[in-house]
Amino acid sequence: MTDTPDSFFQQIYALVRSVPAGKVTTYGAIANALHTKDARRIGHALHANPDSDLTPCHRVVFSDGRLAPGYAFGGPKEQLRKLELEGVVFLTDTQVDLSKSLYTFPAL
DNA sequence: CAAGTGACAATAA
DNA sequence: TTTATTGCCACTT
Repeated sequence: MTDTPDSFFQQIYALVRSVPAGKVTTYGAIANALHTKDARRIGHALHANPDSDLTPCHRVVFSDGRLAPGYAFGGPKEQLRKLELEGVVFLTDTQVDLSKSLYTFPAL
């Protein structure tokens, strides 16, 4: 089962879980918090995310506040609904208002 | 083992 | 301002 203790992924999950409801974070923010230059890793990590309930990947968006253009877990609509339900403000169907709902990590 | 692909971001034109 | 290209590094085949 190749249960590899990828601490990197765990850190990402921890950070995503640390994001309060009604707010969203960007891949760059997480990457920065982990002192890495590669934001793609975050995406891969979230894709490998076993529990969307444990790790609200829907709270993670692009640096522009945009969602994945169709690569989301169950479609951007599902993500939009969840985020909107949590109180996140949306500019368009696939873009969030980072000016109001962007969350940054404290120890950054 | 090597090459290709990829839930991104930053910079250049 | 928007679009295109490059860079980074892991995961997949």
